[in-house]
Amino acid sequence: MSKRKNPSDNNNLNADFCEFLMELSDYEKNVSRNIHKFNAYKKAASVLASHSKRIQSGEEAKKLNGIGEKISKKIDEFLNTGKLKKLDDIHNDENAQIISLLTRVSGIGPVKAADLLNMGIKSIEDLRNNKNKLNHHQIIGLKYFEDFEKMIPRSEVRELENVITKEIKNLDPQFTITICGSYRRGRSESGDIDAQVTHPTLKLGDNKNKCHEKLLKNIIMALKGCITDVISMGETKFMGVCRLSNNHPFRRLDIRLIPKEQYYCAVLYFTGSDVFNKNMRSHALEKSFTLNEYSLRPIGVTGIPGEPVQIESEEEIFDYIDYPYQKPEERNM
DNA sequence: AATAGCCAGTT
DNA sequence: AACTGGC
Repeated sequence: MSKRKNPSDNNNLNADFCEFLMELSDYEKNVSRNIHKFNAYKKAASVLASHSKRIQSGEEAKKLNGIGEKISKKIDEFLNTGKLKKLDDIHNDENAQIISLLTRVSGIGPVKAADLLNMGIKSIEDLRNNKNKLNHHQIIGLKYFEDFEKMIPRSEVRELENVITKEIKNLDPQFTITICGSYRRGRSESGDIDAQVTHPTLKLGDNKNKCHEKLLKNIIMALKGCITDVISMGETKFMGVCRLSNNHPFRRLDIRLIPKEQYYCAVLYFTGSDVFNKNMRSHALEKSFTLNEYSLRPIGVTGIPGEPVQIESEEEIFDYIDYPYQKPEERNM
């Protein structure tokens, strides 16, 4: 997933509240480094975004799950004054603004940003003059700072999908490739490209003989026409940069090699959305199953998960837990 | 009390 | 090997 904020829902009646809550959420993550406040603001924004009525008061908002006393008061302040003192203070805090800027570079998180600020680095230009203070990932993030903030039109993801699929199939037609993320959910634009790849011979136990250590490397080699940089490269996961043509921006590309028996759980998981996954996982629990990116396992009376259920398609996962099948386009929540 | 595991880099 | 930072 990318660093970019989720695009705001176009029929969100509470979009103005969501906007300030998301801004507070970013501040808590990047500047205060309080992950729990970050999650709390995000949850509040998300419940307001999916609320079908315009909220008229803090009191009304408080009835929603995830909105308590503090956020309720902020909604009242915003309704009464059109702004938030806390947010104004943040906007006037030069250091907070610098940290927020630096964390927009891929590879720079809250800790590194504070560290850089301590060393007197206050702008993207300062970063460009101090590349020696950055690791490989951060240098790539800086190099493509502007491009990585651009959304990718669906048509471009589709073209990249065609190129990637063609080159990998050319290596071996038995490969299966699925571009997941928001693209698979039918969105008109995406933040990055998230490809899952499997092969009939790619079995779980094979990790030992390391036969697929080379497999991912071969795939990356086959894609050298569009891959321009490697951020990281392990046995199962590639993170890097690709470009469709000289006329296109550079795009973030992740490729995962998944064993066959985990493929559909992985495709389901990486298609999201986050909220959909959470809902589906909790439904699975009600049906005494535990679901993650690797497997679906029944939970016995002892409470201990059993052996993974054998899965041959995404639909089967829904069937097993008696959850109505939802097409990827219906999972945008 | 609050999603989780992979990868890179450091100690 | 354990830990940190980022995704």
